[in-house]
Amino acid sequence: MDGPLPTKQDLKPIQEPKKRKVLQKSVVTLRVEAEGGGRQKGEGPPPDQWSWRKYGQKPIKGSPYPRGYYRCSTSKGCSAKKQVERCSTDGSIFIITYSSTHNHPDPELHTTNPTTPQNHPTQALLSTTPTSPNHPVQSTQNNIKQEDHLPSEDPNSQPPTNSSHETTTNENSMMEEEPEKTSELLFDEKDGPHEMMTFPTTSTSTSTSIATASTPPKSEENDFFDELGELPTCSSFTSWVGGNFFDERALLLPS
DNA sequence: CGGATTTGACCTGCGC
DNA sequence: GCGCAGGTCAAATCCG
Repeated sequence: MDGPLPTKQDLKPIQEPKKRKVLQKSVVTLRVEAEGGGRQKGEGPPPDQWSWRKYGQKPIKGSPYPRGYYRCSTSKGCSAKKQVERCSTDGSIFIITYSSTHNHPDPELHTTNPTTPQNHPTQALLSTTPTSPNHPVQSTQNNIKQEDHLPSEDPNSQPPTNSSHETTTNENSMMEEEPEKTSELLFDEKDGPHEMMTFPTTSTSTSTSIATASTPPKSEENDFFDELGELPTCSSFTSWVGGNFFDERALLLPS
């Protein structure tokens, strides 16, 4: 009619002040050795128990791979989102960032029973991955049994090969105010899911104890996670990830 | 036919 | 204050 027609964004109802500054983020790193193992359509991170609908994709500066934006389609009102991007240096490594939380129960947590994930590496992964955004505690603990074996808590059972900083993922010490949760999940279709989750003591103190209980924050780790927490491009992250981290991690796995 | 995916454009936030 | 990059929405297209 008159004046400039309002753009779609203009018409967009004011739902919330899009704060680019994080709210609740869980960073999960998946390593998929089997390229296009046939499970996905050529590429893309392994699916999880949630249904995700892609709503956008953007090329990321410094990364040859674009970043995909997904929304939880499991429930209509669910505002859970996740960003999937591949490591700039290692295309087999997926960096999934979960944001917001699911406002509905886990679709598989109820139906999925003691289905030993060991037979289904992908499935196993699913059960562990999505737990971070909402309640990393329950699901995590349930599936994270491996985490228990993780070196982070058992310096005795873990070979001193790998530096302590990668295992002891503690960013809470420096990010107390940051509601950010960083979970690293190493996914290997051959061996199964390896994961390391870190939760800053915010609201999920319960779950946090899992990883942080016996791992006192160290300045070195802080520094290390300082970079991790930022995850500017994963390049630096990948540097050691693709170099030793994953490699050693796989070796450490109890599988 | 319905749902999901893809692509382009626009807006917001942050850094310089 | 300007520019860059990231993030989201909407329309179109494709697949099941």
